[in-house]
Order: sequence, then C-alpha cells, then structure tokens
Amino acid sequence: MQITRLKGANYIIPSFQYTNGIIPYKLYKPYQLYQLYKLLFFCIFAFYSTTKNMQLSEQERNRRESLEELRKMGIDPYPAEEFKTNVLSDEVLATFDDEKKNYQDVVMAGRIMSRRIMGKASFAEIQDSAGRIQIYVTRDDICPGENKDFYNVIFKRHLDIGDFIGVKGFVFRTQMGEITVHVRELKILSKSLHPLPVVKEKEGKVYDAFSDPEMRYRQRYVDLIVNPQVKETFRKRTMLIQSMRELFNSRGYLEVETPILQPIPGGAAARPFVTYHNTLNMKLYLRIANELYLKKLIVGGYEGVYEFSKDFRNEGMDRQHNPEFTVMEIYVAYKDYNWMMEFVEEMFEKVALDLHGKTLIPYGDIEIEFKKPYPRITMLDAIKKYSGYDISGMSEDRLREICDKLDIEHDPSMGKGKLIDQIFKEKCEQHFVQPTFVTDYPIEMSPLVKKHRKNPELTERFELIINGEEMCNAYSELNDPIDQLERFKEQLKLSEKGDDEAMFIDMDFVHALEYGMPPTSGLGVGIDRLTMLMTNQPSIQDVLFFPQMRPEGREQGAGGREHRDEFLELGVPEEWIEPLIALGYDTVEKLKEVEKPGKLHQQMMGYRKKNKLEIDTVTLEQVTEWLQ
RNA sequence: GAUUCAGUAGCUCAGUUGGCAGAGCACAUCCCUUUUAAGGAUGGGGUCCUGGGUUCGAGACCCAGCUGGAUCACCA
Repeated sequence: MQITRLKGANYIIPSFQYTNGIIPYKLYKPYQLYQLYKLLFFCIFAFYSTTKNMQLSEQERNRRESLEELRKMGIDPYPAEEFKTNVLSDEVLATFDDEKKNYQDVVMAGRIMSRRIMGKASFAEIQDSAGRIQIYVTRDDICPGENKDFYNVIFKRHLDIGDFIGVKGFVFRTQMGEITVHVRELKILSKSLHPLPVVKEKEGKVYDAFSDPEMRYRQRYVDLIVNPQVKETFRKRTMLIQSMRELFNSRGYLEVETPILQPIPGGAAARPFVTYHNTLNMKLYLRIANELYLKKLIVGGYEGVYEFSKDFRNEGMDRQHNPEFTVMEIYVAYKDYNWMMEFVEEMFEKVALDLHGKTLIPYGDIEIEFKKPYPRITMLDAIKKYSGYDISGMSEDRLREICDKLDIEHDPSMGKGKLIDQIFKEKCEQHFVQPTFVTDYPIEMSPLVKKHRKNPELTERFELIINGEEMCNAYSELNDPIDQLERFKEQLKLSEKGDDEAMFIDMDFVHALEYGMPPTSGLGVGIDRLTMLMTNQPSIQDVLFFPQMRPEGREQGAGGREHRDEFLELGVPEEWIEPLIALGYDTVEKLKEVEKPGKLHQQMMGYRKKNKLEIDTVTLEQVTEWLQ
C-alpha cells in the first residue's frame, strides 16, 4: 500500500478503487471536500426524510405533495429574497378610516390562520407579529391573464393553514363591517408541512383551545402561534426587565456579567449542579448565586453593580421551581437595608405602572396593590403574631419544643436559624398577601448579613413577601472580614451536621473583604416569580419559553437501526426495513418468529398500500425465504 | 421522592354492565362571488401511551412501565 502526496493537495481521503494491491488515494482540496461532505449529508437527509415519510399522517403527506407540485410549477416554496412589508396588522385595524380611504397600497406578510374558499372569491386570515387581519382574494385579481392556475391550483389546492404568504393590495371594509385587505398580488414565502391546531374564537369565547400543558411547553412555538396571550406574557416579561434596567441605569449603576462556571458555588444555600473542566482537571459548579462576585466588584470601587443572571439549583421541580431560573441582584455602596426597602418600593411601583399603567394588579382571585409604601414587620413580631410564641433569645432546644407544640417537622441537622425559618414558613408566610417587608432575620440563617445595629442576635435583612411568596431578599451586607470568616466556619459546622445546603467557604471572598468593602446594601429579586405575579400566570413554566422537561421516552425504533445490517444479510431490501420496523418487527429474531409467511406478506403489502409507498413489492417466495 | 388524576384522529373531547372506534373543527372531492368559531353535500383519516394478564371478546377490568397535571416534601 502506498500513499503519495501531491503538490497543492491539503487533505487525503481514499477513493474506493483497488488495483494491484496499491490503493490509489485521490487528493482533494478543502473546497472539494466540502462538496463531498455536502453530498454525504444530503444522502443521509434524503434517506431520513423518505423513511420519515412513511409514518406521516394523510394531512402531512398532502402538504408534502403540494410542496412538490409548487416546485414543479416553478414556484419556490422557500424563496430567499427579502419581502419588504410596509405596515403591521394592528396599525391597520386601529387606524383605517372609511372616509379617508387610507392604506390603499399596503404590503403585509404573515401566516395563514384560516381560510374560506367560495368559488372565485376567498377569505383568509393572516397573522403577523402584531395580530391577525382578514384578506380577500379573488381569482381575477391575482390572475389577470387567461391562465387562472395561480388561484385555482396554487391558492386553492396547494396553500394550507400555517403557510407564510406576502400580500400587496388595498384595505377596505366588507359588507359585514370587517376591515380587510383586498389582495392584488400574493407571494408564497414559506410552506408549512405540519398542520397547526385550529383555535377559533367568537366574542371572546375560545373554541378547541390548544391547552395540553405538555405540548404547550415542549412545542412552545406552536403555543405562541395559536395562543396570542402567551406572546403577550413573554413581551411583558421583557418589559419588566427593561423597566428595572431603566431604573438602575438612571441611577448610574453598572450592568455587569459574572461567571456562571464557579469553582466554589457561593452566595446561597442550595445544592449545585456539578460539571468538570478537562484542562484544569477540576470540578466546576454552575452558579447558585452571583452575590460574592458582585460584592468583589463593590470592593473594586464601583458605586453600584447589578446583573440579571441565570442561576442553577439542583432541587425539585414544580410550578414554582425550574432548575435554571433568573435572578436580578444589585449591590449599592454606602447604603443600608432601610434605603433598600424604599428602593424596592420605588422599583415595584414603577414596574407595575410600566406594565399595566396602574398599581392594582389582578392575580388569580385576588388583587395586589403595588403602590408604595409597604408595611414592615420584624420576623420575631410576625412569629409572635401568628404562632403566639415569643421566641426571642430562645435556645435551640427550646425552639425544638416549640416546633413540636406547633406540629412543625424538624430534624437534628437543622440549626437554630433553620428552625426559626421553618416556624416562619409554616405559620406566618401565607398571611402576607399584599406586599410586606419582613425584617431582622436571626443571625444563624444569614451568614452574609451585617449584625443588627441594635441586637447582635439579629441581622439587617429583609424579605419582601407577596401572596405568601418570597419576592426579594436584601441586606446590609456584612463587610467585617473577621466576622465573615467566623460565619463561614459556622456554616461548615452545619454542613458537617448533615445540612447539604450550608455554604462553602470562599477564601478569596474573605480576602477581598480584608481589602475593605464600603458599607453596602444588596438585593436579589426572583424575576420568574415576579413575572408570574405581574402577568397573572399560575406556574413558572408559563413564564419560561422552554421550561425544563423530561425527555420524551420514545424509542424511535432504536433497536431497528442497530439491526439494519442483519435485515440486509437476510435479503430484505433496504427500503423495506423501515416498514418492517413500523409493523413491529424491529429485530430479525422477531421477524423469524412469524409462523406463516403469507401473514407477513399481507401485512407488508397492506402497509405499502395504506401509506401509499412507492417502493418495489416483494413476492411471497422472498418472504418465505427470509423466514427459513 | 410520595400520593392522586389523566393519556382515544392534526386539535378539543365523547365512548353506557366488557360486545363493529365516535363527534365537532381540521383535511380531501364536488357545488357556490362577501364569510364572522361553523356556506352546502360527500368522503378519507386511529400503535385507543407502552408491555403483560383476565376473558369467547378489552379503549374500558387487573399488574408493571412511560409522560404530563395537581397536591405534598426539598428549594427561590
């Protein structure tokens, strides 16, 4: 065997000829290689698409046939060039005037969402990014000449609900009073091969809504197409973030980015995701909070820094929790938690006004008033009020007794802080429906917070509770490096006790504090939960485009793919392998279990007919041979 | 992780004591020049989530599994 390298050739791949024991290698330049690979991928795709074709429903086959027909008629169903529109549907619907006769030359584009064909004239609705508008198409307008194929064949037969089209024409009002675009020219912009759910609406009542949560979350694009209110929810989510960003920027605070891959997952109490870096040969964690990094930037001298950050926590999933979620954290130098409470009031009021134009927002069966100021209550007062016990200064053992009396679960791994937290969550939290600041948390559950200026057992921390849920968490940040190290050590003891959410010690953070951090107040806001509240959505999945879901467990004939060669060895034509798998014979063994060749043969022919496959038939003799 | 409910046509859903797999919309064919979820007529379309079991017979009953929802636990 011999390989010669020719001048100018960069890559060597073998050609499949064999002569005299020498394998001649043909030499290709990169561009030629690219062409070859393109061909290879095309073949794989073609094979994939034909095999896929066999499992299509009738409606999907119809659309693929239409696609081919369009191509045969010289129409590109996926044209490349720009289609320049000059107006969106909502503007036309809002400002069309019968007297003024405006919009006499509109160009619009969108997806066909409904169609009613009546002889030479048709009505359809197209949906663009702003909404839906009716269009009116007549045969003689879009086919000015003798040939009426564009209307009779292309528009009536080969266009479907879901296709993107572009139209040029003028706006008028039908006899029924609906503002409509009279189409003079129509262009196909993109053919849709999969039928959409058809949702219909009359006088606010929705028929046949696409409502299965599993399908809505897995195929969010379909959800967005057919459920316009979903689009609006996500638009509000973006507005909410913009509204907050505006406030921060107007104060001169700097938006920053900090690492998601962290060697120490610090700044919160939660179980992290673990990953691995090959070059560094070490574990890295996906961040559970960005607090410590942002405070390092305050040490660095910025007045205020903030970040909208994706955090990752390896905990349970339900309608309030997704493994990845968004938090906004902001740190401002020379401020304390009292200042921060006022800042939060201002921020929430602004967000409510920017999104709704008012501060009283409906949520489920209740209404929430975001007008500032919000009431404040200390945690110990809250517990006294709702449980009847004054727990200030109590020992851990006394707290356990209280928990028993109140019928609250606890275990030995829980320290004083967690016990108090537990009592609060069980007995108090649900009572705070309207925005309420709960302040002055016990020191044991707040390792990053400055001690209270009046009571060393407490800290200068608050949470904003709305509808029984924590929306914000903020402190006067601890900036005493010696105290900070002690608190971390306490956390370490908790972790040895079995609390797997207790914090790690980040020595670099302590080191940063040793250089000196100005007095600082920090705040974290759960953006997903705030969005739920502000858009009146019951679950976090409704405010995340792509919530985490279990992968679908379809095996997709995986066994069959591996056993493809065995089928070939048996003499089964390649094009018949997929149909056999579809019929349930995904291994050669299963095939051989068939007792009567006639039965199998009939099944195969039946499948071919039913699915209108254009592949060669096999004879009963062939089938008999396979089974022997 | 526990409990519970659900999974039937492209979509929304019926399906009686266990007895031929159904409706509306969508789709196809034909008729019709302005319909307001739905103009008229006719027709095609199913792995009843998967795998076992009971039975002469299972979409339905039993067991196991998959996926999702709800509630609880953990967490924000």
